[in-house]
Amino acid sequence: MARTTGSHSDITGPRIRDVAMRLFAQHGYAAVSMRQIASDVGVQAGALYNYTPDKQSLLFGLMQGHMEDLLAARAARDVPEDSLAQLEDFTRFHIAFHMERADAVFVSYMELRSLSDENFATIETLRRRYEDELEQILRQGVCTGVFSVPDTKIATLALIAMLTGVNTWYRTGGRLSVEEVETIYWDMVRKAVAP
Amino acid sequence: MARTTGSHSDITGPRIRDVAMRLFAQHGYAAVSMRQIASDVGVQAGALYNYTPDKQSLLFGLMQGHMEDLLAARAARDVPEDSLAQLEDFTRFHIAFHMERADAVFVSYMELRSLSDENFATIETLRRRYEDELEQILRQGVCTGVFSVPDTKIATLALIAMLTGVNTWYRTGGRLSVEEVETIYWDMVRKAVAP
DNA sequence: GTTTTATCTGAACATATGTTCAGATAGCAT
DNA sequence: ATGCTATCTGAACATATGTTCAGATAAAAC
Repeated sequence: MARTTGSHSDITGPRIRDVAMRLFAQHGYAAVSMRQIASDVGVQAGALYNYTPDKQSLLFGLMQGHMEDLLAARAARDVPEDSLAQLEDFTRFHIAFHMERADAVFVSYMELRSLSDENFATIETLRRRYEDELEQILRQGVCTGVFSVPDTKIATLALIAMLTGVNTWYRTGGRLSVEEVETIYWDMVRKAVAP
Repeated sequence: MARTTGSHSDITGPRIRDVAMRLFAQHGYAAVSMRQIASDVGVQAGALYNYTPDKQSLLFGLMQGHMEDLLAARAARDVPEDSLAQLEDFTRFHIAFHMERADAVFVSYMELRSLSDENFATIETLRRRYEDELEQILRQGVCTGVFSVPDTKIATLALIAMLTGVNTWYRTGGRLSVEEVETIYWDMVRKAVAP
């Protein structure tokens, strides 16, 4: 039965996810034990199994949640008319969304190999769906002559790799604001696909 | 004493490195046991310790070797005169070098967090040295007006992220040759830094 | 106040881990 | 042939792992 009133346990689930995401990002899935997660949450290892059937499901749930958040946030935006504005919107969205979720991005990127075959397939489908949004933008722009790229599929992957690369160096509180980073990357993206 | 003649043990060292690199790339450092490595090499776990003092040194040796190979291969090229040719040379070199070393690139990128603090610092220094080569090219090009980027440091990291991203999708035997991939990326790089 | 229910503890289980080391093995020089 | 040396085996050690579960705890429902 679902809890209807506030109690300390109502926050244990989210807390486990937060702690696990941070630890997985920091040390990697295989290097983090259930006891470490439990210890950081402030609980014994056995208690974790009230919230996840096993360690693998914990990782999968984190990655699936992240990808669904990404797709939902993307879908919530209304798309501009012309291709150029669409690409700018995608660029700024991608950077802003990923910058404030460094841990989730890192985990979703690095721990694909730690997923079971079935879970991997599920995550890959979600990732593909996101990539397709960018490729659609590029394809349409190429059609109308606004963009020119040698290969839309490769350009898609190249741009996403470049944009996600922000996470390797950006640290909150650095010399650049999110908007400044967005603008810097948009400048390069715009030119990279220019005719 | 160093071996002077051929014997089966002369190839055990390299074999361990090959196997370890492949397994680390496939499953991650923490997820691979010394017994798995030994088993793939065709030897008992204890025998590995004739070639490495411990697991951490094995990983570090692989990463250090890769970074030194990279810097050596880079240094062996003679640099063209003008900035544009230098950037093209760097782009093609980076792609070609990284494409034929997928496992080493993957490990050197993903397992930084598995290194001890001291080993991490060493690898980071080597990586920085490589990045600086690209940044020098960009800086000089910006000076002479051949390139225009918002920030040479960020542009460096953005381009390297984009180029290294090739490894996430390229598979030998695919529809594109190395030269074709080089050209596709060079087209985007050239435009991304164009004035 | 009593029952019910969700949650947590603490110990246990079977297995896996990195590493060590005495002794076996086999190629080398003499 | 004999001694030497590098290498490998196989067992052992101490510890860590994911997971389970009977029983404690405490809040909610009646």
